[in-house]
Amino acid sequence: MLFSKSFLPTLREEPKGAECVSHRLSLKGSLLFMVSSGIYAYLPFGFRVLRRIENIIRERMNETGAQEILMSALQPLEIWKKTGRDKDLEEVMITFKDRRGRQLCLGPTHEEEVTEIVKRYVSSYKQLPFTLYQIQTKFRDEARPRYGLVRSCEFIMKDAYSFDIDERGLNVSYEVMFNAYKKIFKDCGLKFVTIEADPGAMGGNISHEFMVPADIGEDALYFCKNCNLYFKKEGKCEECGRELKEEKMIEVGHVFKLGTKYSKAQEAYFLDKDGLRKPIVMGCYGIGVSRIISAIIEQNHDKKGIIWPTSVSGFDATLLVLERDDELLFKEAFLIYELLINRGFDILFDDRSEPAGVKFNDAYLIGNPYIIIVGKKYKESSKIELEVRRSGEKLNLNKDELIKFLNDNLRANG
RNA sequence: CGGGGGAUAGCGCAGUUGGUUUAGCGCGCAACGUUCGGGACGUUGAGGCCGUGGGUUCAAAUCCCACUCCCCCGACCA
Repeated sequence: MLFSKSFLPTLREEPKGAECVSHRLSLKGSLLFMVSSGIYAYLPFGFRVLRRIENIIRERMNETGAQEILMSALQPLEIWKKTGRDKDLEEVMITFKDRRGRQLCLGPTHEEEVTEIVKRYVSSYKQLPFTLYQIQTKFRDEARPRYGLVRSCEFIMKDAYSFDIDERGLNVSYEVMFNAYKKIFKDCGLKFVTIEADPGAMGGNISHEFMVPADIGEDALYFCKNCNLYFKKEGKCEECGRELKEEKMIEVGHVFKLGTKYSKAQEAYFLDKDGLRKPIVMGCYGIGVSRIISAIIEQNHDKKGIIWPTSVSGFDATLLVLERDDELLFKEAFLIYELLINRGFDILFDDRSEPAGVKFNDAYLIGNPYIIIVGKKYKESSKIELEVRRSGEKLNLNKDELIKFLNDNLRANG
């Protein structure tokens, strides 16, 4: 993509009211536009990153055999009354009446709706087990939105729901999801820890959280250096009795063994082998997709800007052409751009007529993993410079070497 | 939902004891010239209902009242 033709309006000055690194960089790097407090629009660059994260999730979900669906964001309040969660979630649920007086809400989550769907079609153990998932916008009237995408009123979530005949089946489904989650967060380039947690208003008796260590985290875990273990509560290490150190965490995923809370309340029953009527045993599995963007930036940045992991970056590389009146050099750079595009690389070509400093600073800010420089050195020796954003390492390569380098480094750890 | 701060050009800000204000500055934007591998420089120019509504006054960005929105600290957070 050509920078000059892109809607990539990076800011030169620090955005006002951005309280943490990820929020500041996502506004400055033009990933996001703040529509209102806690409400954001994704601009092209941010949307590219979002799509890549979504696709990582899709791929890993599909691998498990889970099937993608898309439920409605608008939900009748009626189904929430069946489980009593219209009261439990009253504070955060955005509700209103339509012209006929029908009570609706903007879905803050989808356990009730998915249960309504499944109970209509499932009547036999032969139809179980299966898992459904979706990637969708959720709405919550947050008391205090903050930190950009970390806590917003409208956000994108991946939610999956498993349906089994018994606890044993649920344990298997849960395990499968748990492992897929570990792969997903690893693929996204996140350092994370998992911990058993309180299911809270979700119900059920077992849940695990996936936590990303970050200074701005709204949750905290307590770490024992000696045993290399995390605990949910302050106090002494349960293994060795030593003092624990608090570490702030962002919750990016939460999986729950729901059991039969929803299936009983909403009457989602099936007949088992012996003809007995039993409630479907459910699990649910959430990932804060948009929140992952913030978490990645919190863990991957320096003074100059974002440093995207290769798996989620908006582009594979930013290509800079310097020496801006040299038309011949520009043509050479364009040929290199086309060469890379034809080899399947996603390149942002900074073809703007801007001073070198502007181009370098923008390239560092938006943080694509490689910066490819065509300038004076190319004229002198036909060598293309490649700078690794993360390490600052610089290489001088000819075209073939450049392609080999990108192949080796971008294709290997996808 | 409590406590505190704020809203002036696209962005970041100054100005506020009422009157030299025709409301400025920096960045960005447009034009020209000089620069040209590290957010360059000069000249010229465009761009404002001073958050909204009501008051007070000869006179309001400036004082008073109400409202809206934003930010911070706390409570809350499947």
